[in-house]
Amino acid sequence: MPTIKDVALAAGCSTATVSRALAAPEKVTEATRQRVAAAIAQVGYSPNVAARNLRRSESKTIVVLLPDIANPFFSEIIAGLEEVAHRAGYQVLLGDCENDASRARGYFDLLPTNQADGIILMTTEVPRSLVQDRQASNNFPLVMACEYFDGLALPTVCIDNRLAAEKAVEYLLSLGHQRIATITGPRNNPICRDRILGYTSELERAGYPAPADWIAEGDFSFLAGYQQGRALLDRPEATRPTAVFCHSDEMAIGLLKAARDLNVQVPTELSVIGFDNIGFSEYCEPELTTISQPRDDIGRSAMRLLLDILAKKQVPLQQTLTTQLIVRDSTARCAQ
Amino acid sequence: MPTIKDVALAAGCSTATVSRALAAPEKVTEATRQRVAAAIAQVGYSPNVAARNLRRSESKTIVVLLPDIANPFFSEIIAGLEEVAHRAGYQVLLGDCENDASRARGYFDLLPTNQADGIILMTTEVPRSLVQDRQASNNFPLVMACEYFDGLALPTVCIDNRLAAEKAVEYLLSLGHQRIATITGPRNNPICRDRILGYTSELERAGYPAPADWIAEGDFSFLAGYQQGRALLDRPEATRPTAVFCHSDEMAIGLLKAARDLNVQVPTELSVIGFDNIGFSEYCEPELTTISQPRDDIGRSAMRLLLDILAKKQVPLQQTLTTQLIVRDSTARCAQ
DNA sequence: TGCTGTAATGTAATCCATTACATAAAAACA
DNA sequence: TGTTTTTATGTAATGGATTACATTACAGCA
Repeated sequence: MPTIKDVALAAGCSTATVSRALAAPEKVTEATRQRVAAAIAQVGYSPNVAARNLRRSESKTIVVLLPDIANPFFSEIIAGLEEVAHRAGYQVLLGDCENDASRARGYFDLLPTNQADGIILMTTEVPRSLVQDRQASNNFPLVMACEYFDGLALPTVCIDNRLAAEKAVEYLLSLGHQRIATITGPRNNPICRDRILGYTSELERAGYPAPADWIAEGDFSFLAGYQQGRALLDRPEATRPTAVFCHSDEMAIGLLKAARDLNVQVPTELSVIGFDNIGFSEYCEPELTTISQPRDDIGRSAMRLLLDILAKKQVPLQQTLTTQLIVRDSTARCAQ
Repeated sequence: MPTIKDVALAAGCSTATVSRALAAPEKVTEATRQRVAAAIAQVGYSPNVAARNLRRSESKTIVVLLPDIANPFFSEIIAGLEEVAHRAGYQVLLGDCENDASRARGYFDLLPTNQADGIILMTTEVPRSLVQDRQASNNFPLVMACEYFDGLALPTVCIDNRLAAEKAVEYLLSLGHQRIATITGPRNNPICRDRILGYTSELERAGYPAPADWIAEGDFSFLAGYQQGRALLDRPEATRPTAVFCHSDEMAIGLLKAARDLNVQVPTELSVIGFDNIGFSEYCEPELTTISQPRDDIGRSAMRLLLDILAKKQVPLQQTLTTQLIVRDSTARCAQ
């Protein structure tokens, strides 16, 4: 591989000039710039990134931490993240922490060692201590996306989860449902708490508060939806919920299966509403009514925010994107 | 950040000794090693990776190129890849090429510039020229997984696609089906050609060759399965296939939807068999019979193979893993 | 004790791009 | 034309770890 020295030789100038021609063209004569450009093409030079990183103490790498790469919900967010990052000359290092604290710590440790320039955090399943002290210094290069920590003021891109849950429940109420249950994500997760809050407040406002055991805790997976679905539906029809609001499409789809197993007709006997609008939600039976999040927008915004922080720009601390209710065939007017 | 100099100072030795204590402990007295270890802990040292990479001309990074991150089929493979890579001290850089040649080229260019040490290639949607000349030199750090190029002898980890297709068709034949169609992936894709070959040869062997238009080309997506499904099913029952073998679960699920739309009962009127055994296949209606690939095994094997190549070990050129037919509810004995 | 061979450690060059500082060249001005 | 500014370029130090080569310490043996 040719180095900057070879280019300098070919262009008849010093390495400093070559470097400047690349990094700060305005500091160099038009003529030299062209000579350098020609020399670069001639010798086939491309800069050694390790050397540059060493000298500049940066890595042009952004770590993206998520709980589970396999979850299709994140795919589109990642696409958005990468698009913005690549355009700005950054690479994206995907980190799956699998709820493993030591793993998360490992990724955070890339920051002080200049192996990564910033972090986008899409899970709260990391030790709070890792981010705890960062909120004060508002140029710590960390952005939260989709999720957030209670009481920590970190730059965040997410939706209004409470409002989204209210929308979902409001829609079910408008269809005449009064017995509305929910299958949630982990209850210690702030966004799930927000959704639960939206769910309960909307039901109370309407005068149909839900019994405590109609708030069933899941973990966003198919299986959780299925299991909690069976528990919710396996009782006499009169005491059964007529509608269920799920915190993920996967769980909603698990619930659909539970309903089939128990011979509960969707949507005639049971309305189901999911969350996320994953690709699959259009292909299940019946097609799933769901709350759509602007996934690629979340990704793009989060990365832009982080790059702005790295560029020492002044940034807004919170960015709230809007959700959309997508009505398909898993919801219908309440029969009773 | 403390550097190796600080450690040397604290341990009362030279930087060379510190470096050796870390990289080649056997070259150093037990006593010094302990002194160095203590010094490292004391000053809180961790090596500067950029400096190391620069000196060693390596990056401890493996690029994984795939056609589409969003495809759940790859998630588990990635998990396997990462597990092995991390254990060996390597990072994984995921590259989505989205059928974009220039993007793929960009990732390949990371190799000569020492930004990446090796590539795992899981798509043939890259310019053949990028790998063309590599086959001769059997220490070019590239491993193919799942896919391969016709006529290029590159280290490869994959399944026997022809055999898998034969298994699927054989199973359908054993259920009494004689009119068996297929929805394929891109026909210029070697693994799809293998599957088509398995499909046609097995049908011919049995004496029920399929008409040309029963080999419907798709692209692995839900939508393709749906559209080709409608085309296949939208004809009088007597001239319709009674079974369809799909090259992906997503397409099979798209097909299930087409069948519902056209009022074709699965499995009584139509048997459907998918490929890949994605998580979703257990939650659709009916649950999908499918061919399962050992996904995490593929990932792990591919990464091990690549690391062996990097370690200049002698490696086998081909590694073939076995598939499994998973019978669920989308297939049944032929009614006629 | 003195010599030889091996093991342990140190010195300094190296990887390559960047940039502070120095110098030379050109432009601006009197 | 001579002096001052400005602009362009060069020189050399720098970032931090690794490692070839040089040196020292020590064990083994006669």
